[in-house]
Amino acid sequence: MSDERTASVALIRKLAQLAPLEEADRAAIATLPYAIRAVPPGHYLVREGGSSENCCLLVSGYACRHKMTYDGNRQIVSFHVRGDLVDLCHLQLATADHNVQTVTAATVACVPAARLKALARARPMVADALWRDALIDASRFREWMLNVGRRDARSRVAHLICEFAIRAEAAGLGTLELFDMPLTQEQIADATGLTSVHVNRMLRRLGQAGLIARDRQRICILDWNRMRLIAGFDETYLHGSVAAAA
Amino acid sequence: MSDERTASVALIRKLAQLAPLEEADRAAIATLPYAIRAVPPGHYLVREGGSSENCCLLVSGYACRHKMTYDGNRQIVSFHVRGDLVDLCHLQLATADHNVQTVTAATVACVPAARLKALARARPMVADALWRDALIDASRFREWMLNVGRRDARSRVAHLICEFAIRAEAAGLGTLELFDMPLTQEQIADATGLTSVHVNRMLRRLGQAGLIARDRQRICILDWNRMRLIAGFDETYLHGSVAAAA
DNA sequence: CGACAACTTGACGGGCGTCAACCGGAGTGG
DNA sequence: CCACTCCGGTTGACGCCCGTCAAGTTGTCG
Repeated sequence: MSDERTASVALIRKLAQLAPLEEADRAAIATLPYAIRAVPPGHYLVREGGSSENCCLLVSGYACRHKMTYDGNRQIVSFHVRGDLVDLCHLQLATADHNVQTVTAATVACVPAARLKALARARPMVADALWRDALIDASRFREWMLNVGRRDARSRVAHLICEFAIRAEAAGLGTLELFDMPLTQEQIADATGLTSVHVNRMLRRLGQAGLIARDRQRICILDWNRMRLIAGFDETYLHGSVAAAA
Repeated sequence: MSDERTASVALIRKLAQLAPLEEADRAAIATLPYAIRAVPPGHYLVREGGSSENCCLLVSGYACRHKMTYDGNRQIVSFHVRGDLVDLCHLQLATADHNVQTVTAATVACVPAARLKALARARPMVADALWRDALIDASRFREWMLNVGRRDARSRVAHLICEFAIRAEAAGLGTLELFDMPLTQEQIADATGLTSVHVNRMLRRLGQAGLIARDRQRICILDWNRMRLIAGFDETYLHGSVAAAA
């Protein structure tokens, strides 16, 4: 039951970042039923072509969304951290067009999609928050497309690291300078449209240039200014302070 | 005023494809105020960093969304045809993170975002339709990311052509076999993460292989089966018949 | 008929993929 | 406690796909 508490709190925290919630909104969210599940790394939360009656809130751990070509090439289209709602598309679309898979061990809170949808209908601010979350996701996709389509390998890797820094900090998982990035180099490759070998070369170059330091999967950004420049990074696309604007 | 009529009809038609509308929904949509504008090719409808109090419905013509890197490289992230709602993000996000620009001469119907948002709040089915539209956009972004990140040049170009065929047909602009694709090769390049020179090579190869025929910017797909195969094309991601499923 | 944009084609080079070998740490079984 | 395995990281050699550059052609609009 303390589990129940923390998951409710996490969802309220998430949505409150996206839209100004009234007390009644918070109360309504707190009444949402859900089931907590612990899942191992590599576990599929959503499968392409499948459907789901649940929406998952990532309570701890890391996950990714990806798609595959017929010949088995994989493109990761986003990463998710603690607090992210991982399959909001199920609220409106019947079949999934992508996979969601845990990257590390994780715990998720599964909310019945119908209940969440009913809540959105009853509480306009909740609807706004959910809608915004989907739009911010889309904004990230667009930025990633720019990254994969129009930047060279070094910039792509640097850009991914910058995004991880911002999101880790926002999720209370670290600071802008020091945070975990629990990805294999192959996963970084799949997210940037490169190969793991080349990702390795780029990480080494970023390290040698004094931009970052690495210890296992802990990243330290040593020079944010130069990282920003090299990555072409501008966090506007993350729409970090949306609630304030509205 | 016949303009007014057609634009209302277009919007109702669009939203009815996305969610089952009641008669009251249609009536409410018909009362939305808007302004019709004719714009030349290359005209910016939305600018990155800017904001807008309007949502545009593309009544005729073609448009694209794109982002640019600091050093001036452009990535087109989507194309839009007649009937598309072009900047729904403005309903929920204050500043635009991308540009929207016409590709051909076009006419747009501008609806005040506040009115559309109020309508969404009053009519749940309209809200569903708009939300779905945004989610389908996001799905297209994901597929494009797979295209740009993980397919070779020939497949990328073939994939874009396949998508254009499906969308042209859905918009009543042609058939699956014969349709307009009024893009310069540079625009195709910007959409696929290639250069115009290489796009040209790929178009030639597709033509020589008997897959497509071109006359100016009119495309004829001669062999859908092989095109599907080469492109790795599967239109599920377009969520073509969403209203039926819900 | 001149100007300009877009398309076309070839030559060349480089960034990144591919292949392959080796290393190092974590888990496992004896 | 050690051998074994396996996964991921690291590094080098080599080659290809696609970018770059440049010249020429076509089509369109004035």
